[in-house]
Amino acid sequence: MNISETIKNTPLFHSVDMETIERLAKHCHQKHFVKGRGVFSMGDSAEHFFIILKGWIKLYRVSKEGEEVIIHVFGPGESFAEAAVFNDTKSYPVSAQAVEDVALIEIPRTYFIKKIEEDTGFALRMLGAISSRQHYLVEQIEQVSSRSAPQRVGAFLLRFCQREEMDSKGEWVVYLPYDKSIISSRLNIKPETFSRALLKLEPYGVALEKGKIIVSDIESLRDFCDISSHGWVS
Amino acid sequence: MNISETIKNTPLFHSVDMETIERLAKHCHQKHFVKGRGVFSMGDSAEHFFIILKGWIKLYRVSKEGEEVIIHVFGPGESFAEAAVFNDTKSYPVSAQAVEDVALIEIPRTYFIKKIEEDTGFALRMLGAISSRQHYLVEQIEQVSSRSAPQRVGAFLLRFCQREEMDSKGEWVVYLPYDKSIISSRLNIKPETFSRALLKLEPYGVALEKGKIIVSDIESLRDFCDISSHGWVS
DNA sequence: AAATTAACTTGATTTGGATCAAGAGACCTT
DNA sequence: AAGGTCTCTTGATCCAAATCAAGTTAATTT
Repeated sequence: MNISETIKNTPLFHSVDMETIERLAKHCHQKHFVKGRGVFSMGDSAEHFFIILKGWIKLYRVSKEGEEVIIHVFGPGESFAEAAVFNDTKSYPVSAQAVEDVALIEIPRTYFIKKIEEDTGFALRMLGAISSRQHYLVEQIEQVSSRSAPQRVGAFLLRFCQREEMDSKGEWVVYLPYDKSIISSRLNIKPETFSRALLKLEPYGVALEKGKIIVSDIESLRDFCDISSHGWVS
Repeated sequence: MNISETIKNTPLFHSVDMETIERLAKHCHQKHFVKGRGVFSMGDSAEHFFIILKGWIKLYRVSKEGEEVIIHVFGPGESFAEAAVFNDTKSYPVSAQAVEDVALIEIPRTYFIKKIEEDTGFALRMLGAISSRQHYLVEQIEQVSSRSAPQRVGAFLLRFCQREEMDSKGEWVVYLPYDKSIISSRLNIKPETFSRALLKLEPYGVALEKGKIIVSDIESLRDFCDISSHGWVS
């Protein structure tokens, strides 16, 4: 998939017309980071925000005690650090690091802001998209407290699973970071619980392979997780 | 406090200059709703969003089974339904009702959108504010899973407590709705747990009176709840 | 390729909050 | 003001996930 397509598929830009996106894409760069490399550090001037093409990124900060606290984990198709672009400080409040080899689209703040200033339609679309994103976030709040650990894991798999072309079995696959504790931290559960949750999902067609998870019966899983997208306000 | 002051104190408008706010305030109306009255219903055209001066509002929808599901609860100083204003559908996705006698500021969509279209600085400020709000939301996600029930209750009290002028004791007070289950639903805990949590907060200077809660040692409580405002990205 | 290290899995135990249940208090009606 | 209803409180029990702990597997190093 090309850069423009990927940008368009991001929730943030979904309602933006293709012509505008293609002009934006000309100002973006695709970048690769090997596993473990830092993308930005806390305090850095926030010159870009990002969309993940492939791989996983963790946002973290270092506590007073010197230990790393993972703030969030982002995967393929997700954007991050948009908010930093609008900050008064114009600097990143956390650090970002590649958890696996990563491909990113880097969107420059300057062009983005200029576009907002010039094109009020674009500005309104961004406001709409960011507002909608809040719905999604608050939905997550709901899920954390109202769904069981296996349901949360299932919902996560559904969010990131993609059609596997190779084996034509109609199977879906989720590529996970090597370190599963990264994922369990995104789901706010312990690694042990993550492990056990996967076992409980086996009856719904979830199978664990070395670097990936196979979801064979997506409907069954969706049913188990009781995915229902509530509408939302504020 | 007058309308302009209140608007300015809302996170959404905090970085907006007073002159702009005063012009905005001219287009706003203050409204009162008695306990139990509906503010808007799901599907209504979203002509306004709101800031709460006094009282509590619940957002809810009615499930297929016909029972009311509380989506969120908002209190004094909070704004709600801003997102509906940017929706493509331009209609409220949930219903809103006054839980106690309520005073609201009603901000009209039309003027708000016009302002965004005319004033790119204003648009950027709104984007910044809404992004920041996301930080707050995601912080809440964190709190739901990483803090104990008493800590969550404490954090809630700190969020809404205000200096009591009368008794000059330097005490702080939180006025709660009569129905405490409204509050426990905001905190994602059961009424029983809410009740027990308040008991556990007694050693930190929290006392329950009829329609209100007295917080006598705000520092101690803050310490117990381990309030630390993480910065945030995305 | 063996050694070493790190992470995952599986089992046992603990715990915080939910649930179930009964009693006490507050508000509203008459 | 007395009765009735609704909610809050307090107690007992239950359950899901956390924690503690040991054993297994997988990756990396030498």
